[in-house]
Amino acid sequence: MPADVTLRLEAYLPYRLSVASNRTSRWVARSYEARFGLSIWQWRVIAVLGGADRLTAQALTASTAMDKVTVSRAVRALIERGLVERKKHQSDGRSALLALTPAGRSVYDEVAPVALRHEAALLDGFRPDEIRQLTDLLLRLEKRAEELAED
Amino acid sequence: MPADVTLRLEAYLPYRLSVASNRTSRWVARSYEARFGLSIWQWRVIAVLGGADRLTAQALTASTAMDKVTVSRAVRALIERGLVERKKHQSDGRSALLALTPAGRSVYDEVAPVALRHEAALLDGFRPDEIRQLTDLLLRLEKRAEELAED
DNA sequence: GGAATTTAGTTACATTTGCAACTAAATTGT
DNA sequence: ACAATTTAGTTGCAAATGTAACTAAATTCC
Repeated sequence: MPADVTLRLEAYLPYRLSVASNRTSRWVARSYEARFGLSIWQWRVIAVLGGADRLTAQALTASTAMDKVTVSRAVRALIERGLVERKKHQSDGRSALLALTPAGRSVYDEVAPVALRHEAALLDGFRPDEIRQLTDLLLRLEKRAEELAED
Repeated sequence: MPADVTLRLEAYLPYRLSVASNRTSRWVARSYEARFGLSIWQWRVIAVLGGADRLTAQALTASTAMDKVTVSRAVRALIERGLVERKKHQSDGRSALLALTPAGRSVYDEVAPVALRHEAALLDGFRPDEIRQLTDLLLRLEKRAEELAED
């Protein structure tokens, strides 16, 4: 077997991705948990709701890449904490519109800058073009994995 | 708040990483599970043992980036399936040396090419320099996250 | 208009995970 | 040499997760 087609875990892309993702999320997650008592999923919901007035859970699953059960649980917890409110959807009785409460909004206003500082800290030492490149490559990879999964 | 320091989840790096990693591992994991009955962790252990004669569990945790509990469980399952064997370590009574059995070796010989084909399929459409760049950026990011986590 | 199907969201259950506590052996320090 | 600490690995238990089954509303299609 030629050397360059040998399997070496440390150079195996899905492995590298997984390690990179786990390390960064673990670090970031600890901080949200410690400072705000938010899980990663709760935080994602807040992040998306913070940038949009009112959304259905369906729209949330689409823009957070979480599945509907995960969204449902995160939303329930946030409602219990008074950070999110649910309003009946007038034209579709199955779904409801979700929005941040004033309390939720103020958590968002606090969390968002922290999140951005985290990102900046992670990317300290990366050039802007490298960051663009990384994001671009990741998006292409996601798209590719999505396509492949459809078989 | 200026537009370019606004939090947008879809451009948030830890999020992108998480989505990219989850999609690729999910795809890859399904295949290992379906074709070989191996979890991702079992597969990692096999991959590393396939490239090294005999290792301690400790060495496995280091080179798989899994924690020791995860390694312990994966190894146990592999031993139960007869793919890995444990030999007493002569000089250190706490640990044992792990190695693939002949059956384990033949699973490795089957799985490794499949893994490489998966990777190639994912990276179809990427130029070699892009792949190098991606790996490099991921490694730097991992290192950075590791440093940051140490506080 | 009404049965059949699809879609939104929740609940229930089994599996996985992650952390802490534990056992046992090795190492360190005196 | 022997108590105290560290290291290797396992086990137990609580919490997180994923899958499938479910309820209820909307849509499709005769």
